[in-house]
Amino acid sequence: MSTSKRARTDYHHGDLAGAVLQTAGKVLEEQGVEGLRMRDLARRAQVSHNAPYRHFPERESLLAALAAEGFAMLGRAQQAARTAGDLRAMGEAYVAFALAHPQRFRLMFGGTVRIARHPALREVATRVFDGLAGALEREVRSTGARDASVAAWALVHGLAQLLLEDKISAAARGGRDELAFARDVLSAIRFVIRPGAPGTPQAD
Amino acid sequence: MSTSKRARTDYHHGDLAGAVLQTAGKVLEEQGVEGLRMRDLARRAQVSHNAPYRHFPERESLLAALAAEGFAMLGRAQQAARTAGDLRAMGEAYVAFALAHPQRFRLMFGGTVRIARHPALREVATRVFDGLAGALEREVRSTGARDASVAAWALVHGLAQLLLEDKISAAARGGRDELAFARDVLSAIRFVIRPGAPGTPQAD
DNA sequence: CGGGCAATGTAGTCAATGTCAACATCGAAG
DNA sequence: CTTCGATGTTGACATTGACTACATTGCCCG
Repeated sequence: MSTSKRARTDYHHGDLAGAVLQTAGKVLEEQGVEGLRMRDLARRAQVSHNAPYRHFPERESLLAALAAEGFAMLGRAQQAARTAGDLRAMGEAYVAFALAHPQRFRLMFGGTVRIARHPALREVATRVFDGLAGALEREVRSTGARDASVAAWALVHGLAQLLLEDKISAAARGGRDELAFARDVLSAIRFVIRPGAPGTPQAD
Repeated sequence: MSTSKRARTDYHHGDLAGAVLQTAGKVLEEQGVEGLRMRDLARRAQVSHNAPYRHFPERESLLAALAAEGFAMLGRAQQAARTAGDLRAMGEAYVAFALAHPQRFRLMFGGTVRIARHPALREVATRVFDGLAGALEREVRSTGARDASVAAWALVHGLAQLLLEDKISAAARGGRDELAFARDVLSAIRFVIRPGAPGTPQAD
C-alpha cells in the first residue's frame, strides 16, 4: 500500500489532500489533537514540510476538516440508529460513537476549532443537529416539545462526555462496562414532558 | 498594584507561584488554553523566562493547577446552590458556572490535561463529583437511584457544554438568553425514576 | 553569629513547530 | 507550443517548551 495512487510524476502527489486527511485521522485517534503536527503529516506523505499548506492554509483548517468528517460520521450513525430503532437506540448510538472515537469527539466539541471561522464545518454540524432535533421532536410528537428534545440530547451528550473524560467514579459505574452503564443510565429515568412547559415561546 | 508583595530583594519575587497562577487565570479566560504561554507568563511577572518552571515543572502542571482551581470554584458554587435551594437550583448553578467561565470549563472537561498524571487534580475533581452525586442521591431519596442521579448530572453537564460550544440552533433557543433557556430546558422534563431500574447491580 | 544548604531565579542553548515568501514543476487549455 | 494556474519545494524566521549549568537569597542549625 506504499505508492497507491501515486499516478503522476511523483513530483505531484496525486491526492495529497486526501492522504493528509486520512493519516491525520489516524494520528488524531491515536494521539489526540495536540499530537497533530503539520510537518509530521508532510513527512508521512513523503512530501515537503510545506506542501500540506496548499490544501489546508493553516493548522486549524485541517482540524476543521477533521471535525467536519466527524460530524458526518455521527450523522450517519444517528440515521442508522433511527431507522433501526427508537429514541433510546439513537441515544445509545450517540454514546457509542463518542466511545469509539474519543479524540474525534473531543475535537468536535472541545472548542479548539473556532467554528465561526469555518462555515463548511458549521454547516455540517448544524445539519446533523437539526436532523437530530427533528427526529426527537417527531418521536416525542407533542407540541411544545422542543425544549424537551434539547434536554434529551443534552442528557445523551453529557453522558458521553463524562464517560470520555473519566469523570464518573468507579463506585457509580459499579463494574459495568461503559456502554452497558450508559444503557442503564438512559433507562434509569423516564422522560416526561412537563404540561406547562414553555416549548417555543414566540408562536410563529 | 504594580509591586504589590515584592517585599524582598526583587531577585526573589515573593510569590511567583501565586502571581503566575493568577495572571494565568486571566489569560485563560481571555484567550483560552491555547493562549497560555509559559514565557508570556514569565514576562508578565517580570521574571526570567524559566522562573515559572520552578513552580510548574511543565506546562501541563500549570494547566492542572488551573483546572483544580476550577473544580474548587465549581464545588463552592454547588454547595451554595444546594443550601439555598433544591435540585434544580444546583443544576442551574452548574450551567451558570460554565457560562461564566467558559474557558475554565473547557479546560476542566476538554481532555487537554491528562488527569491520570495529576493526582492532586484528580482528587479535587472526584471530591466535587462525589459531593454532587451524594447530594443528588439524597434529594432523589430512593433506593437504586444512583444511575438516575448520574443521568441528572449528565443532563446538566451536556446542556452546559452544548450551550458553550454554541451547538444549539437559534431556532431552538427561540430568542431566550442562555440562562433562561437552560432553566426552561431543565423544566421541560420530569425526572421519574424507573421502577425496574438496575441501580447498583451487585448488591453489596 | 556565621556557614552552608535548599529554594528560587537567571542565562544560555536546542530542537520543533507554524507560517511566510520566493521559486520550481507539472498538466491542461488556448 | 506557449502560457497559466495549481501543486510542491526550498529557505528562512520568530516563538515556544524544555533542558543544563550557574547565581543569589533566605533561613536553619550549630
